[in-house]
Amino acid sequence: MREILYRLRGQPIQINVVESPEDLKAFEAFWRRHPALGWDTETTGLDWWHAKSGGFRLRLAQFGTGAESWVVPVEAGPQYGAAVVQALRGVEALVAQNASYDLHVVEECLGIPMEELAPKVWDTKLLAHLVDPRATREGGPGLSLEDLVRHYIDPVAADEVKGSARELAKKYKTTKAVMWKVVELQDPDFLLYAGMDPVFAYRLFKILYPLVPARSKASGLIGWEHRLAHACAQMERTGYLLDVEYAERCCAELTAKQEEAAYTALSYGVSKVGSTDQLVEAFTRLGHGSRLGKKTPKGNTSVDDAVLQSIDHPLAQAVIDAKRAGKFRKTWFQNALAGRDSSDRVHASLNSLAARTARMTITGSVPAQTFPAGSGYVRHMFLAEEGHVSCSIDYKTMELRFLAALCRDPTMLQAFREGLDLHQITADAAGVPRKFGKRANFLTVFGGGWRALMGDGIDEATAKRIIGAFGDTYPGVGKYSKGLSEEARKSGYIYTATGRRLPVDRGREYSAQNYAVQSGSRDVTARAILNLSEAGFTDLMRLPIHDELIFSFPEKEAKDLAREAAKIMEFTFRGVLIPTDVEIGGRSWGSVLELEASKH
DNA sequence: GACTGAAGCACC
DNA sequence: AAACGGTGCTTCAGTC
Repeated sequence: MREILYRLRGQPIQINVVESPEDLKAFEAFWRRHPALGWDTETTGLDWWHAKSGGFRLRLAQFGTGAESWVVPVEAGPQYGAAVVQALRGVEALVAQNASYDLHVVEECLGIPMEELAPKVWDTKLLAHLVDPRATREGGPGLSLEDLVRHYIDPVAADEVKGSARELAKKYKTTKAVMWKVVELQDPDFLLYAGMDPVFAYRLFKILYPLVPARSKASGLIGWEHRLAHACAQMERTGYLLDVEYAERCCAELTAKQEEAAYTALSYGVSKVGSTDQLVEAFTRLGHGSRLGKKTPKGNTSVDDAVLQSIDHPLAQAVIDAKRAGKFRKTWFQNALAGRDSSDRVHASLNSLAARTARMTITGSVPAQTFPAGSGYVRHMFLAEEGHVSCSIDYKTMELRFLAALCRDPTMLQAFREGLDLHQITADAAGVPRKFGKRANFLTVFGGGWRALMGDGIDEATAKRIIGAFGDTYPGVGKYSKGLSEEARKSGYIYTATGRRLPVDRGREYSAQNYAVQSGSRDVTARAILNLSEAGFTDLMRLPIHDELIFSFPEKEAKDLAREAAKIMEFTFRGVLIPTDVEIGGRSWGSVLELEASKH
């Protein structure tokens, strides 16, 4: 057994590295001494779905308290993996940073079902979000282990940990991504890096748990978010079946389109269609400089889609085409193809508790929240199971209904209760077309004013009139927003309906209303996922997209299952019904959209 | 090569 | 008085 010593803020941390089967006795004695342990794994990458095909391996498993940790070289032989399994099963509670990932790893590599460990796992990332959800760029602590260590434990240790990965990559003369695969199991720098992680997780738990707001604890948010994270991990595990042939065909089409457009652009002297500098130079040279008046937020000349659309020149169209084809190919089709497992399934990375408002995010090879919604072009590559059909169930105007429930404005409440057309009510009050009323309604959810309403047929006077009419028609909204902003100004926080504490920036108190609505709506979707999970829908759910859930249902039972799921999702919040809308398509997710489009 | 900021574009 | 909220990914250009 090897011992490595690290000093954390002057305190000695002992890292014990298991080197032979004899050392496992001491390891077992260690974990049996502690009811709760920090826990982490080191792997060859992040693609746990490649474990079965051998493309992904578990290398180390680490367990620790605040002062001592044990590193077990799982890769060195089956007896080590067995010892880790025994420890994972035997320990009463496990603390990990982003535990869902490690649960995937041990399920795939050691055969312990996620369901078995999830109930006793505590995730420091979830706790950190409940304490302060802000990213570092927003002036918050951040949510990564490195950021949390920097903010809550020790900035020196955070830098050393981050630096060690970089140093290791340098030492092995490779990139960071490759280093995890090739670093030697006995490498002392690697062992130090690995050994400290469970210590950090353990310490973070002790620090963060008391910092979770009392109201959040009283609402049961801690357990709730853990159960949700687990349900989302189950969706990750299921993955989404890919129509590889279709995706490859689209890739080829788009490549041809992109190359043709890029060639046209090159003939006008533009070698990089994404280079604003080159485009400004080219359009000035071609006599279209007068169209380049728009500025970016930083004051540079803007050459975005709107500007390009306004320029009547083949170069403008070529740039639009090349950029569009490139984005579709690279971001949607190629990413999905590159991320698929040996069964042609892609596994999204579902971050159940992510944004400042607690909204979920979907990252990785399936950034589904940003798939083009206008047509089924991209979504066609995702298939329901053999013999299944795709189904989408979404909430109808959830955010506006949630706002109505929160602010108690009588006109709004009545409109939703009686099924009246809220957008028309707003439009009539201002004497404008319905679409302007609709824009004003949604803008209000965002906390926008007349300035933001301008454009696309609305001039300044009309914008002011609509906002004025909105205020007169729904006085409860302004009153509610004002009260919430006041709370935010005084305390720096608001509390949502589920007892979640959200920080509100100084000088941006107007955003408090949006936070309350957006966050509350997220919790409605989250609640649906949990209830569906309990009702047996776990394997049928594919993805959550904010106010929508995507399913794969057996074709014969699709109607009944959809009806049942829609009923489970439906929610009445403070007397306001948030109803659901069911769309059943064919085999592909995209077909749901086509069906919807053909109805209108 | 890693990293970052800015811009642009895909969404709810 | 007015105040547009929340994301992820790619490319470009520059720095370290």
